Amino acid sequence: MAHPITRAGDTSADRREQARDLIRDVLERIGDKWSVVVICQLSDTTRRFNELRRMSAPITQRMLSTTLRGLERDGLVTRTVHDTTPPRVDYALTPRGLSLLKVVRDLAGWAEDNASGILESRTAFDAR
Amino acid sequence: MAHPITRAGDTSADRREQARDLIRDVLERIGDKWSVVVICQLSDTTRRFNELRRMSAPITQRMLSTTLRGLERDGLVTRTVHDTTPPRVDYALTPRGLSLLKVVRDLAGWAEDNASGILESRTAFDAR
DNA sequence: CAGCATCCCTCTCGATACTG
DNA sequence: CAGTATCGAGAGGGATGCTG
Repeated sequence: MAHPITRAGDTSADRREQARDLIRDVLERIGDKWSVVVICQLSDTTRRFNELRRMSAPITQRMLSTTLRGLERDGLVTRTVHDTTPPRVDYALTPRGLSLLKVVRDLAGWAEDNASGILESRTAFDAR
Repeated sequence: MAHPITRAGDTSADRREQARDLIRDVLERIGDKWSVVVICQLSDTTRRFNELRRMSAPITQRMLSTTLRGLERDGLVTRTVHDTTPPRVDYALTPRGLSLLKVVRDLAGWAEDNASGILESRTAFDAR
């Protein structure tokens, strides 16, 4: 089945609304303050907690922890605990997280291409 | 110039941090509760205020107004006032808004493709 | 019709301190 | 090293009422 969340009996309006909620759901995941940052730091390799913390500065410990939980919950990153002293925990992107990274990079590309134009528009708008 | 926001003298770390802030900036625009919904409603044609309101239900008047202001400020939609009685205002996507729509559709596609998997991951995670 | 003004509440996020 | 616990400020957003 192509779109398992649609159900028989849905009107087309229902389906449009479901699609909207779906996009919003994903946007809430990557639209928070730190998720995309963390995903990008994991783009090429596995990283440890404090390594991510440094690379994602000025993220706080609490927010990195919270963000990683959320990403893990959605199956976007894996959390691997090595039972050593001192403790060591590795984080890495799952295949799903990697596929999201691609989309995020498109978004980043659009952002770069349009950043100066957007800033100009804002300045012009605020001048009125 | 390909990337006008980078400045001479930036370290590569500076540039990475700028790129991150840039993506976050865009995500704050489309990551709010209604922007993407409104953009999608304008995908094929010009629409009037209350038309958008009905199509984007259950958006409130206040939030539609706020959202449209934000999109207009960033040069993503145009606002055209027709001086008639009763008053009539048309909203439409700009070329920039249209280019964003393409990216948003990719995101929506990813969301659809991964929705069921994400929901499964969440259920499994929460079961622990 | 197309809004703006006001009130209020929730939820995110940051700061700080503490732990196995 | 890799977190958790608690507190508080602030922004986002909903409900309602009013206006040109």
